[in-house]
Amino acid sequence: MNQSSPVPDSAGSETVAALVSTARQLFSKHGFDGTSVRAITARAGTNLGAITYHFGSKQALYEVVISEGVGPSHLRLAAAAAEDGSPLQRLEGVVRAFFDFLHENPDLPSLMMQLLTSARPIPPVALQTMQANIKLLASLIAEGQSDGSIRAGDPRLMALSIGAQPIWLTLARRAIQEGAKIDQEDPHTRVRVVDSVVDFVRAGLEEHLETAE
Amino acid sequence: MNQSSPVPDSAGSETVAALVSTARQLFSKHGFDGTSVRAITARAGTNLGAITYHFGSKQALYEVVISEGVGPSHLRLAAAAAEDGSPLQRLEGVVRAFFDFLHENPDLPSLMMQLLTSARPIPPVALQTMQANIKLLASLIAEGQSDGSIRAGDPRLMALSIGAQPIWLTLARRAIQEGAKIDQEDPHTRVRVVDSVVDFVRAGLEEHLETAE
DNA sequence: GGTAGTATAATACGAACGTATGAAGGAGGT
DNA sequence: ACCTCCTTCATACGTTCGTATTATACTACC
Repeated sequence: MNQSSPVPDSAGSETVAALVSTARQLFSKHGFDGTSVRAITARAGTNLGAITYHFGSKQALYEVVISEGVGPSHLRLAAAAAEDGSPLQRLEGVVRAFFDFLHENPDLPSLMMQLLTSARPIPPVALQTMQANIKLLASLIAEGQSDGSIRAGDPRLMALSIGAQPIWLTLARRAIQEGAKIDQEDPHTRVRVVDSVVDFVRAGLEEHLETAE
Repeated sequence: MNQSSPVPDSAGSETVAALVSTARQLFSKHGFDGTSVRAITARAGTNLGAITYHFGSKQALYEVVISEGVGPSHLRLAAAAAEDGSPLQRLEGVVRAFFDFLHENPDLPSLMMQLLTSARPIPPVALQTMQANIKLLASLIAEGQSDGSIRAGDPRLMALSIGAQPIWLTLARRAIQEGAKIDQEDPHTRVRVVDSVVDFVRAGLEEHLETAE
């Protein structure tokens, strides 16, 4: 009768890792409701009961997938922001780091979207990470504004404009590939896409001092 | 045994309209799998069998929701692009029209996202609309490039950078509101957000002729 | 070697799902 | 009045869902 949550299970057996990894893929592709416990356990090569045993419920597994997936992004962005260089250069680095991170974790954008669009409350860890990433961009922008290299404007809104681009381009990559024949699986194309976004961001932020009006 | 599809049902009874409208809301909030036929019919005030009768299946209703929702966006954007003005001015108009359209159809971004992220093939109508919208932006950009008002760069990629912003800001509005305290439900704030994006887009595209290097 | 404690396995259960079926209503034409 | 067609209704069917239950294997320690 009681679950007594067999174990919080952050330290991982092999089964636990397989379940989380498989669940991330399937949740990403088919959503929470579209993914059955049977599909996860079968694909992970475990017994049907494994999710209940290790996590307590499907919902609890979902939350583990979310926190393990979304959290690390901030570390990457913060590392890029801490490099040497002007604010604009560091912003460029953050954008590239964001692209790289999303490219290495292709299931993430879809998971994030499902969180954002679902009617359910957004898990605190996801919200905090997002908030931290916006704050990171905004503070770099503010720094550039105070030294005169970045044009005026609300730094948080500018940060949202910037963040939108890696997210959208990664998320919609399949449709973009089919609809606009831009295939980001091809490394060469990917570089072009990232460079284009970096150029756009740089141009969108830069202060242009008119020597004479 | 045979469905024989009772009727293609584009001309609408009241029941049909209620089903489509309710389905749009629920699919948007909870996804295809997260929305039951019983939930739709109950909320629409119809009988459980109404979806099967009028559409043939839940999947067929979903496709009607998609095509009726996604299609009209292009009309709005094309109308904005056809106004008088410089390419940059018309681009600004398109961005504003896109924001307006998404604001008037708040269920759409979520539906689009589900399409883009799901593993299932993207319905042709959605793909075509997206393609047409990118092409619209890209041709305005190309026009501005040839008259020297817009800086160099791949117009399609620049179009994606632009389109990303209204989509993302609308889609993530709940998270942005909770995480960044920017509430787009407030009309005044919404104007600030749209203006900020328009500024960013303008700055990101504009060619700055340096009189002296 | 027996005994705990932990992990896996097979199966069972009740609920909810999408859809099918057949009966009942209701308006229009003859 | 009657028949016809369209729509609504109540209910049934078979499937699949998440989770519970119980039994079996494996490991460590006395």
